[in-house]
Amino acid sequence: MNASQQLTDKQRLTLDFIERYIATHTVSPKLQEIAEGIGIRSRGVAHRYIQALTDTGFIETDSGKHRGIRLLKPNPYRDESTLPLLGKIAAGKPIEAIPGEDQLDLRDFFGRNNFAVRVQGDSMIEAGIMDGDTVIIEFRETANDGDIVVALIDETETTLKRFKRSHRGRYIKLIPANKDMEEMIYEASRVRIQGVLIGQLRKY
Amino acid sequence: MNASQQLTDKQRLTLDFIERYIATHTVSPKLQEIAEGIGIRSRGVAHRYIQALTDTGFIETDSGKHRGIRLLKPNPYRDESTLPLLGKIAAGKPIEAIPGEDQLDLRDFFGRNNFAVRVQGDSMIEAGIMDGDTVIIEFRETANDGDIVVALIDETETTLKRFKRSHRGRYIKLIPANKDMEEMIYEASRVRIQGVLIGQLRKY
DNA sequence: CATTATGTTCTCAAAATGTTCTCATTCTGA
DNA sequence: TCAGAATGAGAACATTTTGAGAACATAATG
Repeated sequence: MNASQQLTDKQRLTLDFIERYIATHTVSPKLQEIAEGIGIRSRGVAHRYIQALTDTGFIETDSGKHRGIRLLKPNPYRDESTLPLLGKIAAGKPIEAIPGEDQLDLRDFFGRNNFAVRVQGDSMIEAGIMDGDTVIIEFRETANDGDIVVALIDETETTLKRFKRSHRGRYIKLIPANKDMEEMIYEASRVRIQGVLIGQLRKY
Repeated sequence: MNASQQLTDKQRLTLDFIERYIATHTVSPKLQEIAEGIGIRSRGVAHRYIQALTDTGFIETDSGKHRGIRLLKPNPYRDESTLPLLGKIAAGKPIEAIPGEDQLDLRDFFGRNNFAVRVQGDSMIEAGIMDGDTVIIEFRETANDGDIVVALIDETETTLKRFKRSHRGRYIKLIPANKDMEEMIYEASRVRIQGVLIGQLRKY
């Protein structure tokens, strides 16, 4: 009734389903499909949710017409820091989420001690890190063997390499992931760890 | 009772939980969830804390309604959608930002028509997409030659490949980025585009 | 036009959630 | 030590939310 009302759980689920359906099919779903999509059997109940979403101004309908739902405003309940994480995307059917893990949470990338670095060069290409990628680094001064680190050499040059101690820790190896390049070895005192790789992203 | 009263430990815990929950879910938690969140079993006890927080003016509730809690006092606002984007990280010195682009904004990844898919297999490895990576897909039904797409073949099988039209659009090539695998060619009617790759991320 | 599918409205319940209580137990400061 | 505060469990009840399905009206279809 009241346009300022909050949506109930099922009403939000319904809105979410309709948005996804329209995104994948370009037309709106029918009541039967909505019912199945949100896990119930009754068209009447599905219609009740449509009515609620209409009353709250999220959608409007061509009354009586088949597939007559239109979205009116963006869904404010969509969590801006997570994305649906999908397993299979089959036709028509509601999208199949990965069991036990249906939301991807990107806040892992946004911790207070994290920063991003744009990667230059191909030295880590065999680790799947390509020129132009952005890597997420956690500020740290120590690393474990095998970590990929941002290392500062001789207080001047910064590089992204795999980290490994050598000679009981007196030396440090910085190992590229590119068979055309050679690993480098430095006295431990010349190398300073700036941070450790915790994530990577790429934008197309 | 008294609005100037200090909060007890559990009341503070409850308030923290509610703030975090709302930040994560956009809607308020129900009593059962609050109880579990602060480590107790009784909804009644959880409600007692809600009552105390209401009396002290931190929250208000839509009496009776499910998920009817609203925060009243401002909670520290954190912008979690950007990260500092750094060029060089030199010792001691304040970190050197990339000129003209000093914040990485991940909101591109969170559009309402985007979703995430966990990648299985090595078919796109030469494009830097490895087994276990997560790719961000924008819902779309059309693609341009060269796009990497999620394609549904024969309404059953879903795959991530590079898209290319062939024979004036009567056929569609799906091209892996792996020299050990061969490209596949289908009649256009057998292939349905589910979305186009717009980003990729990996967590270490 | 006849038939089927779909949208709409309705009633009857069941399940989930919020609210209020009582009864204990633990903690804290005078 | 003792009284009061804080905490926890859970029963009992009221209200909200959810679900099924019948009945009817209208739209879509051939």
